Amino acid sequence: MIIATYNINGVNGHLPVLLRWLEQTAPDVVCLQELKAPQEKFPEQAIKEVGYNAIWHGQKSWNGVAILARGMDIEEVGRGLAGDEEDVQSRYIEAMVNGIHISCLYLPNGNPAPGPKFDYKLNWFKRFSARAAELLASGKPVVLTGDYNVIPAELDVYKPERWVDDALFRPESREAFHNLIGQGWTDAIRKLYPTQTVYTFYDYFRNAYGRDAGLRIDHFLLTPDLTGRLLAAGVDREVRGWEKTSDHCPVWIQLAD
DNA sequence: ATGCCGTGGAAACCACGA
Repeated sequence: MIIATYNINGVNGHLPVLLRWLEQTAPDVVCLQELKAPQEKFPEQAIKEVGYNAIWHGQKSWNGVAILARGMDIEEVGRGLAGDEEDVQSRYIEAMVNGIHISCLYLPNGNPAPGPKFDYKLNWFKRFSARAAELLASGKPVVLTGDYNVIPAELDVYKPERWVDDALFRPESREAFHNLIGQGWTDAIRKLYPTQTVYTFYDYFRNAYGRDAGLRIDHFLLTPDLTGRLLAAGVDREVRGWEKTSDHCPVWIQLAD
C-alpha cells in the first residue's frame, strides 16, 4: 500500500500536474495540502475520473487539505484541530482508509518570526501534538502526514546557516517537532535514509530545483506497528521539474499489506 | 540579504507562501 503526500499549491492552478502524477504513479492514498480553493471549487469530478474518491476541507484563497483514495472508501473521522474555537483555517483533516488512520496536515508557516504568525504556528503545533498523543494512545495504526513547515535538522536544508532565524528552522520549531517524535513516532523518510539529503521542497526562484537547493519539510510520522510494515519511501523529485508545477514534490511511503 | 516566482482574488495591486 502506497501513501503519498503532496502540497499542490493550488489544486485548480496545478490540476494538470496532479492528474498526470496520479495517473503515472497511482498511489493508494494521497494527502493534499494548499488546495487554495473554496469547498465548492474542489475538482472532485476530474479526480474521480482518474480513479479517486476524495474528502476535502476547502477555504477561499488559502490553505485547504484533502484525502484521496484509489478504489477504497474514505471514512472521515474529523476536520479541524481541537483547542482553539477561533481558528478558522482549513489545515487538518482525518480519515480511516483500509484500516489505517490518516491525518493530513498543513502546519502554519510561521514567518515572520517572532510575531503573531509564529505564535500561531507554535500554538497549532501544540494542539496537533495533543491530538497526536491521543491517536498514539488509541493503539490504532496511524499515519500523520503533510506539510509540517519544519526543517528537522541541518541535514534537511541546503544551507542551514541561512535559515537560523526562519520560522521553519528556529529552535522552537525544531524542538516542537522533536518532542512530537519523542511521543513514539517514527520519521519514515529519515528512518530509511538516515544520512542522505532528501529534499521535498524547492523555491520557485534562484533556480533552486536546478541547484538542488531544497528543504525537507513534508514528513510521514508512523506508529510503531506501521514502522514495522515500512518497506520503502521516496520523493517524486522529477515532478518538481514539470511545467506549471507546485514548489513541493510528492513524497510517498510503501507499507506491507 | 533578498519573495528574484507563483497562486488566488480582487481589481489592475495585494496577501501570502518558505
